[in-house]
Amino acid sequence: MNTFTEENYLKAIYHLSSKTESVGTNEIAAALNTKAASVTDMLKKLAEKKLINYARYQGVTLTTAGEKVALSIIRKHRLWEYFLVEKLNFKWDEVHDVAEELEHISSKELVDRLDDFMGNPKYDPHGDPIPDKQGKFKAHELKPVSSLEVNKEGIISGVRDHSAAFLQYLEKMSLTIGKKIKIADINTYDHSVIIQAGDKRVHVSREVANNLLIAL
Amino acid sequence: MNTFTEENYLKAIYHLSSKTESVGTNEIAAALNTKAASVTDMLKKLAEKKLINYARYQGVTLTTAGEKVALSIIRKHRLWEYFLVEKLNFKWDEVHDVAEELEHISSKELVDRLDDFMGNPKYDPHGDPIPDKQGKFKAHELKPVSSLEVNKEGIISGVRDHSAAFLQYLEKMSLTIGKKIKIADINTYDHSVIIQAGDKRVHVSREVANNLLIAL
DNA sequence: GTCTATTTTTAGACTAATCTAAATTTTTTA
DNA sequence: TAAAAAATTTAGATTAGTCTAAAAATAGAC
Repeated sequence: MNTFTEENYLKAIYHLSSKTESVGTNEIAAALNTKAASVTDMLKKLAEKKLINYARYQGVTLTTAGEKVALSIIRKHRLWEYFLVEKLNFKWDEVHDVAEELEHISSKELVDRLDDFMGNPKYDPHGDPIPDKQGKFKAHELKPVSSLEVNKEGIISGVRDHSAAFLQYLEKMSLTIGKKIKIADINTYDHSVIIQAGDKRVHVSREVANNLLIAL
Repeated sequence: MNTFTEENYLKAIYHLSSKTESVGTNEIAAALNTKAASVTDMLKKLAEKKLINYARYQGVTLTTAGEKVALSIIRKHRLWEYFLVEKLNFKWDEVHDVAEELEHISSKELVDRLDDFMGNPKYDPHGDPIPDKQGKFKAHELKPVSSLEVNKEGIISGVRDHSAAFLQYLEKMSLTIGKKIKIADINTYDHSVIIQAGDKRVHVSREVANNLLIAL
């Protein structure tokens, strides 16, 4: 098995990999709130274990084995988040830190039973897809509100910013996962957007529009 | 907060304390599968943190603060065991190791919500009492089957041996928590006991009778 | 295409938890 | 109550993960 710390590195590399091809040492250090020197040490260890492809100064990618581990951590994280919100009535902005701990519980039996207990959910409370036992998942095609034209309709299905502050703001504005919305107007000067959500109209900044994801 | 390891030491000391007054270094080492020298080091650290009363060569007792920590770990352990059995359909002999990991999840909010979600159970799947938020609990008065006379009746309410092997044996014999039983006969030669459980008669050894606890 | 800035790695040190082996204290026993 | 046995502690090392500071490699600018 892998240590808690190794798992966090693999998860971080996985998340950073979706953006660029090969991931740099500094990038990982920033993501994990640690120093580049510490990252280099850990990369050597992970490479030794064949969990990453690593060559000095060249950045890293996950091996198939490493990706498998990362996906199993992400699966656990998202299933626990779902549990916390759906069964224990946590708010969607309160679950991240607890799930960061729970994701390292090793029992495979536990996570699979938890999955069944909740009816095998496909998406977590923030709209992120939950990998299945095999690590497979389908991310739905999402677009930021900021990329839509006036009169487009769609369903709020994800967020780009997972911070508690952003989630609380959305909650307050009733812009939550599953809500059907329509782009009522776009301010051409500051790119702010007026969203029609049910019978309410909400005016959000360009930044918010950028971080709110819609399924068309 | 305390480390994972510190918590395990406090829990072990708590469990060992119920037997004798002051707990010895070797006793703790045996319970935690470690060496006496390691225990001494940790005892110094815990004493520094005022979680135990410790004087060289004199053994240890928990301080009020230490006992509070130990009880919170035990509360979490037993609540998670209850969850695993009642909600995720684990068998009572399968939950210990998973609960050993889950008990170290730190969120107080999580454990209190879990407690409410399950309806604030008072006993775990092995009959052990679950401390409440304040660490209070009521252990019911239990006697081993081996201490009862012929014709005594009672309800199976706990076990002294928590090993998977013993629990599986009881399961097979249908001697599970909550079952009403009667002492049908006692073999005076080997002190084995014949137990009437519903319409079945089960013949158990002295050792089993010693580890099976009854509420009268 | 060299030089500077940035990124990354190495070197050496630190902390937490552990170990073995040796020394010390307590307990037992005779 | 003194010697032997048992329990406990100290000393010194080890491993995982981290750090700072310095060295090395790569990338970018001109």
